[in-house]
Amino acid sequence: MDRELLKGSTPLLLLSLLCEGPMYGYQIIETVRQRTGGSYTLKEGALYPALHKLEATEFISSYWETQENGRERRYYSLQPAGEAFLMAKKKEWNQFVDMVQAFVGPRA
Amino acid sequence: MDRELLKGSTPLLLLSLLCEGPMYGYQIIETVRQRTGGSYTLKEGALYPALHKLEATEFISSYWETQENGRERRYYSLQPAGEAFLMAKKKEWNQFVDMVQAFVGPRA
DNA sequence: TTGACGGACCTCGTTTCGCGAGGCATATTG
DNA sequence: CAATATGCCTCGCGAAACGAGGTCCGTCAA
Repeated sequence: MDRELLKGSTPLLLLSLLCEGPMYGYQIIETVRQRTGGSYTLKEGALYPALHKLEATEFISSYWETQENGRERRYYSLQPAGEAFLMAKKKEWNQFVDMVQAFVGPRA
Repeated sequence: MDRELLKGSTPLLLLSLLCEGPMYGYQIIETVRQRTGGSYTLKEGALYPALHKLEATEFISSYWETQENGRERRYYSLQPAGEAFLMAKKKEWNQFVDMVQAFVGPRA
């Protein structure tokens, strides 16, 4: 997958995932990798900064949870403001796809 | 249109346009603006560097043409290598859209 | 018991890209 | 004559992803 195309899609992806329920970082990476059949591995250097930014703007919130074995995980969950933002992002995404499609032509 | 989403889509757009025939910079900008109903104005600071890069890699080539009024235009045209590259890019684009769609969900 | 592996979090420097703002030059039009 | 449109370009900036690094801890095999 071309790295350049990915730019800007990360927040949309994260928000969409968290819309299904709270998740923690490592889990997000694994989920993305599995759902794409391994063709896209979200990098930590992209994930964590994006997550933190989303939290700073209060689109998501986080909480630590201790597992039975004593280890900790940081879960992120979608906030109401984030849900609204996700809607807007989705609309933007569709417009973007339409736009490019208008030049590239419809899918073969 | 979110500037971040656009990142990486420019070469695909340019190659697709040039696939229809040779064009010059200003014309490309106008064409994009018109075809998107004004919602996307390709900026010069994005266009020219992208064009030059595409030329440096020999995916496109350029030639100057003098108009009747004496003014010059620099036309860019798709090269065979560029055509092949465009095919690959299109495929990549479709995969990318599928990938995001898999998380965002199908279009409403 | 020790060491390797995997889970889990993170940061930092580099690269790449689009943007905004500027520059330059020559028609055309009011 | 001046403003606008045409037409090319570059440069500094900000934002984002990448790659590589770091840390800590549990588990499991040697």
